[in-house]
Amino acid sequence: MVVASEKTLDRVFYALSDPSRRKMLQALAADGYQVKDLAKSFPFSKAATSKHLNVLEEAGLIEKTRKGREVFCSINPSTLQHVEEWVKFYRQFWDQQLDNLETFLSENPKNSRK
Amino acid sequence: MVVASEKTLDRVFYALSDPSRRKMLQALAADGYQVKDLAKSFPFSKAATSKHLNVLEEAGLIEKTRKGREVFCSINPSTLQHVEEWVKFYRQFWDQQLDNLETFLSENPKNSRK
DNA sequence: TTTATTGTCAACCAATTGGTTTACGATTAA
DNA sequence: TTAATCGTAAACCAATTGGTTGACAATAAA
Repeated sequence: MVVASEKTLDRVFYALSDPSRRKMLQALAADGYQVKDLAKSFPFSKAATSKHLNVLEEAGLIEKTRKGREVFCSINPSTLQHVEEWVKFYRQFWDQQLDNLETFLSENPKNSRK
Repeated sequence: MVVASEKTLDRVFYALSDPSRRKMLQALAADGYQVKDLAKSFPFSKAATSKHLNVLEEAGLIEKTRKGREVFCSINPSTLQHVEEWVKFYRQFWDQQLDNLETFLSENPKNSRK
């Protein structure tokens, strides 16, 4: 498993915790990929849009390329893959812990408490 | 796919964006499962620990059970499964988009731009 | 050349976050 | 009964967040 650093996890989870930023990611996958296009689609200013895109960029979720005065954004799916692996690992781990507990309890039905 | 609501995604991603809270989840899977045990393991006060656990609880990542004056915490893996599915869905979707783009470009090598 | 567009930066503001300390109710132990 | 423990609530504080507006540099269009 490719391990994402703690700082990366901090940034990625934080970036994903905002519904506007999640929508931006979805929009980027579809068509509009310039800052101006995104700014038109959201109910806040150009500057605010730019800030949100910075958060996504610092989390490694998107990449920006400047062409003249325009900035093109594109998704970077590999970062999301790190997150997927982190979540999957712990979800499975915790499922296993619960299974172990249940097995233990069913094998020790009269287990005295304390 | 079980769709998590936007609010749930907000809360879960936000809860996971803090390294202390992620460590708490890991600790809960292992052994200590009372607020007092967790409070001993972290470099901040009981009250702060309690607040962090509230964030995890509101995100649906843990559940609390009161027994007398003690509060027992346990992991709720199903919430993490919603997140796993969300991440997996978009990661695959974006991968696909990129594949389509590459295919298009390789099939239109002399594609004039604008 | 002049004008319009694109994006970012800086300064600002209100709301939220993450921590503290203190006090407290409820429960358990002496 | 009295004293200690467990967890939460309230009040507070500094730092961060998410938005605004206005100015600006760089570029593209007229």
